[in-house]
Amino acid sequence: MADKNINDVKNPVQSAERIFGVLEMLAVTGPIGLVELSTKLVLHKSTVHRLLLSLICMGYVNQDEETGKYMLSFKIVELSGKILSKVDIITKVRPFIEELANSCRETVHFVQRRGTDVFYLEKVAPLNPQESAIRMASQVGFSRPLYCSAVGKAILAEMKDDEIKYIWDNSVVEKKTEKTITGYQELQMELAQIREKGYALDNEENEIGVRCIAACIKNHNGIPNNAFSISAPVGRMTDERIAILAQDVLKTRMIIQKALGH
Amino acid sequence: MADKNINDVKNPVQSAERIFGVLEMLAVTGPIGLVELSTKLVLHKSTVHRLLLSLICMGYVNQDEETGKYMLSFKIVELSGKILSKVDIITKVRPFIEELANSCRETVHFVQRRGTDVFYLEKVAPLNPQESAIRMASQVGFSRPLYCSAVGKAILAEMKDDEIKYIWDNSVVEKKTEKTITGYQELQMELAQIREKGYALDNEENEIGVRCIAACIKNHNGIPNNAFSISAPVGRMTDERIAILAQDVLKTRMIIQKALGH
DNA sequence: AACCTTGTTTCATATTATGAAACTTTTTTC
DNA sequence: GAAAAAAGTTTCATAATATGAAACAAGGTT
Repeated sequence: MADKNINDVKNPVQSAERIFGVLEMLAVTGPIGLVELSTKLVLHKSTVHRLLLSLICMGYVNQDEETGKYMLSFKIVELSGKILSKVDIITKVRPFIEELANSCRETVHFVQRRGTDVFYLEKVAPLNPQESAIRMASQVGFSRPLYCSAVGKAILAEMKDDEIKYIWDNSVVEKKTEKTITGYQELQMELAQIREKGYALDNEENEIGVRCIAACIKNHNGIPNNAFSISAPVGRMTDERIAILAQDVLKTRMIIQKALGH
Repeated sequence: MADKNINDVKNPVQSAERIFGVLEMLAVTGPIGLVELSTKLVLHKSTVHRLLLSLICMGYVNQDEETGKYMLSFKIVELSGKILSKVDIITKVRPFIEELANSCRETVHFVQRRGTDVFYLEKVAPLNPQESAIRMASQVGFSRPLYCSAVGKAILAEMKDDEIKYIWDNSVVEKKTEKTITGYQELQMELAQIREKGYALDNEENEIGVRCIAACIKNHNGIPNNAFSISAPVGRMTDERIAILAQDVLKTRMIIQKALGH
């Protein structure tokens, strides 16, 4: 993932560094007491207390009346909603994503590249009681490495060789399942295949039991910044069905590119 | 809405106040230049510049390479995802919400009370191409006053009289449509009806063309903190269909309360 | 009842943020 | 295409702010 202060540039505002540290820690821990929090952050409890008061004052944090523990309010969720509502690629693409989910009756994701990862911007789940397995796996606001997801590989396949190499070198390659690609050569061959077919597959490389089909979407400069995928349990994702769904994916990609006008 | 520094208590950390001011402003404006931003915030451009550098350093802000404008990254969305994934009422209730959306083929929302508002925690939209009208109207992360939504009224109906009065007095009552309730007496009569029937209706009180049916959910202390609703365009929400859907809503409420074990 | 842990407040001090000004770069105007 | 204006960035002395030790308060535990 590798954020934690891009570069090691010193933060020009110390208290900003600290207060966002508190915020991010709270997002990870959930409700927590002052001493435990200050221990985790390696900050004086007096300092953390003051920062918490500030966050409470701004509406980002609440203190549980009964337990005294501090926790995040939904103000961040609210901000997130405002941010997403301004991302116009989502509103432009959503109808087609929904159409695809509707016609194939499977979960469809829409992602955006962010450094070495893909970031999940939108999920459309079909109302199909059988497949609750997939439903929980991925959510808006989460991210995955490019190299081990169908959406990621679809994007990679359209990038220049040196960019691909750079991303590979800066990714933490991890064998998530026995099928995860962990060699650069292997990835290159895979990408060549994707270029040929026009779509990418994730054959249980990320999570056992889940297969995906993805295609990328280029922006007005021809840069592959987005992608979408169909995800389904292996049981419903046979090779025969992949052949069919792949056609839907390719068709949807074409329609979206045309709708975007580039 | 009325946040903006709960009470008028002075923020104990000035730079926190300012840096979150920058963050919130960026969420509203979208990409924006330094001078315009500092003018809006009534802060020296040098100060705003330093705060922006700090936000960039922490990964919350990006600067557009071409235009030089500053904008929020998706880090807030990521935090929001983490927060929501920890709200266990959502995971507990989701299956039943989905089941309801599935059986009635309409959009279902799940909300939580927050002061004088309801806050939208989850939306399940059926894959039904006809009804794109509703789909966009409400989203996770947004909020509405209690008094003018079905979910809000369902919650209010279960509250004590003095609490209802308090909320009414602290709500900004606004005639959103010609059917919006704007009198306290009128609201009280409406709430009495809701108590009798067990469910609440929004008959185009919030938005012309949209009707909703809602029921509230009580927590382990018997406090009505959550609610869910079915929303649909008037065309599909005839009085006859309301009678049918109301039964689904009541049944779902019962199942959820039982599943929550209180 | 004494002791420990957690949470809160105070305050002198040192550190940090501030913003004016200088400077650079980009855009606009004539 | 030169001059002017606007936007963006950097520097630095100074004023203001954040800091954390210490004292205090409130629950909890032995």
